Amino acid sequence: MARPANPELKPRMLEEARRLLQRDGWAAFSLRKVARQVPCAPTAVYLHFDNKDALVHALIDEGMGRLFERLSTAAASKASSPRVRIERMCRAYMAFGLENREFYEIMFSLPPEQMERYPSEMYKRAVLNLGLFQEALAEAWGCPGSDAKDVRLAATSIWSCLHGALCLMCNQRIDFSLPQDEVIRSSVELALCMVDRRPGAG
Amino acid sequence: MARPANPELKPRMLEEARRLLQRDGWAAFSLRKVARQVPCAPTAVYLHFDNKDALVHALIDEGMGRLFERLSTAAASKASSPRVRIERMCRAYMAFGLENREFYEIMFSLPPEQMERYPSEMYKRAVLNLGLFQEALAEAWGCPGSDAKDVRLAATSIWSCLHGALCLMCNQRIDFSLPQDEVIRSSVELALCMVDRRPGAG
Amino acid sequence: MARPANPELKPRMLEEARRLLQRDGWAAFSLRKVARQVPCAPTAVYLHFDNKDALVHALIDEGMGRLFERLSTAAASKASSPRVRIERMCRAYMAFGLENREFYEIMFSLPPEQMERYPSEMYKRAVLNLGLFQEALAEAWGCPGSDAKDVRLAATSIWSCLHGALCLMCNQRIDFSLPQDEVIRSSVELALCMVDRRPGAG
Amino acid sequence: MARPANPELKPRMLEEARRLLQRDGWAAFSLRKVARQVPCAPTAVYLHFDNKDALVHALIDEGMGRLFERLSTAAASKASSPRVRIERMCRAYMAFGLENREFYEIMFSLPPEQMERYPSEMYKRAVLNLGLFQEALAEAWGCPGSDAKDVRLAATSIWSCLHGALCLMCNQRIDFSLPQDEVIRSSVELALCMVDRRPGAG
DNA sequence: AATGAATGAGCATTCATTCAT
DNA sequence: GATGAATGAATGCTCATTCAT
Repeated sequence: MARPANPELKPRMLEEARRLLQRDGWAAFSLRKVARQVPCAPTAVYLHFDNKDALVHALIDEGMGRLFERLSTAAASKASSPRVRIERMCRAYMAFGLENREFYEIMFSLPPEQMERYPSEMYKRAVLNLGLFQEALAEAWGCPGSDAKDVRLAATSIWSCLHGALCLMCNQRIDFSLPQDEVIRSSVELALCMVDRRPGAG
Repeated sequence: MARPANPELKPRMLEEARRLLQRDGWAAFSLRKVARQVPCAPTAVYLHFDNKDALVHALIDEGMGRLFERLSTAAASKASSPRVRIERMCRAYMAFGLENREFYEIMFSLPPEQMERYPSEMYKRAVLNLGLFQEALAEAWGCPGSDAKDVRLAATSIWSCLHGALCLMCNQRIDFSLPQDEVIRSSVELALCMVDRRPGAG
Repeated sequence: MARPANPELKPRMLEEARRLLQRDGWAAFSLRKVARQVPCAPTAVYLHFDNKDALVHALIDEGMGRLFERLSTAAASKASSPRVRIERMCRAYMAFGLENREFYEIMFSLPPEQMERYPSEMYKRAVLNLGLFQEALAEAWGCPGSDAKDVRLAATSIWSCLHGALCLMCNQRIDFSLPQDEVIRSSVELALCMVDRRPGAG
Repeated sequence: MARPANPELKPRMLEEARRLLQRDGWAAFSLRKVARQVPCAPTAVYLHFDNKDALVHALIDEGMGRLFERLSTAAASKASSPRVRIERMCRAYMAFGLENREFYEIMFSLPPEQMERYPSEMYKRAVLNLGLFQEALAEAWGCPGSDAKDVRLAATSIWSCLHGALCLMCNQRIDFSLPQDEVIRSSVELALCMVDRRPGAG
């Protein structure tokens, strides 16, 4: 009676889960809605994922991969100064966040409780994104290693700066009289100040 | 009068609501959990708050008030340059966020649907906080009005920069090898770059 | 500390209860809504009525009284034949039902469960309404006593006929293409057939 | 297939729903009470019915089907005058109502809000019952079409007359000293007056 | 691999009622 | 006479998960 496994089911689940998250947000997200969209039985999800958390983690992992593509494309732009490349990365980061507002929130704002169970191999992949900033920053600063503490610290601050703007925009905390593209430009410019501040030069 | 109200009940509700919101996020927040923690009957909450929204809004409003105290104290430090005062405000903001994580996340990360119903008189109080940054910035820049667009834009970017760092710290997204106080210092320094960038000077 | 009793409270409660029942129907009826309309504390209702049932019973009793007024006015029209008076009573009954649709339902269609506790002295008053039909019918038939079984039976059938039409109209079970006044006329005419059928003449 | 469905569950739900609706009325009806009576988990109801409405609608539809069987059997009695057939239909109607009180009240006394959501295909089936009266009446009157307005009106009044008696009996509003079968006979006789009143002859 | 049935916990909110004042 | 606080039960409905097939 063995029915051949439908090879498209798992990707379909991820796809619909992302769509639902993006459309309705985390609070309205449920496995049953995913199954209804796929469509398949709600129980079928458990054949491919251990539970709701596992599905979400897979989704975040996928998102981190997509973000990595965007950032590495920006980082790879040949024949340009590190500063310009970092600027492109910043803009790519902001664009990613705004194109995937709700989903972006899940990637970076899910409560710690839910992330404690995030698998470590996925964590490693997630950290690659910050790594891209570190590498570019090390190059801009002429540092030998991108893993030096001050490089990591600066990259983290750049990230914070971008992330904060995204959060406030996504959560509609920014005065509507300020055009979105100016907010983006302003935050990216601020982030770039980090590039210009040589460590130890302060 | 009637049966004497348990004077501890209302503050207890606010307290537990804060705790739960911070720990599990808005999506997992429920009045029944609050009641279970207080502890009291689920219906007792409705004796002190009109509904779920009202409870959360009260929480946000309280947080905004506390933040305002901190920021205005920092802003009032006599005999110091505007830049120094802004730095103190930034540090006060970060300190507030870290000392009041429960408040902080609720204040600035609740989903927009939740905020649409936020009472306008509370909204006015909330906006005062950003206003403090705008005033100091206008003074630093020698601008006449603190409500000019570029001042508001710059204040927003400072806010974003600080907010992003707080979010990532609260959500435990920052590598544990980076000491918290260095992350704070780095982000505050980055935010202060905004003070040094005279408008129109770019 | 004795506050003088507010003498208007009890009638106010009945008044608002009737209004609410009439407006929103039995399913949406609650003591708290009554109290909110009065306005008074929800608990104040219990000072005037034993409980929800008692309030409703008082309300029904009041309704029965109003109906009695309408019917006895119609029954009293001088210098007309008993048949004409019965016709007027039928029309008055229908008018009362249609003017108080939701309330009429409560008077005559509350589930038996709720009526088991209906006080017997109220029951006696309620039966007076049917008695008016019996008297007129006995007169029309030239019977000596209005309490003869066949008179009671015929009055009950008249009542049934009117009541059935009212129920179907109130519950919107009648095809909308049939004008309400024609349905009324037709049912009243049918009810009057009972007047023309001498008992034992069949 | 999956875990074998308990084949008794769905009919049990309908059965208990019927019982509860008849006993306590629509206002007190709840899915949880049904589940408690079945007994099963409250959520199990949703495996068999979309929601509360759907359960009740299924009940009404079933009742309408049963009524149709009874009425069409009575209407089909060969070699008898239309009047006699109508009399049989009236008696069948009354018998149905008294034997199936649970169904009857649900079918014809549910509040309009409930019926607005009644599916149109079910509505068509429901209307067939009145249609049977119309057809017989048209034949008795020698009318060509059973859908003429006066035929529909008369059928409606017959229906009202029977319905009213049933309602009052079901809700125990009729004096216990009147034997049920006499009440029935009296109301049926009254209803039949409609047959004898040729339209336009009045 | 995939399903339908079933459950138990959970949700926001309303209600009738009681109690002490 | 009248009140505010408090409760326990209830509502329709959704959800994550399990189980047997």
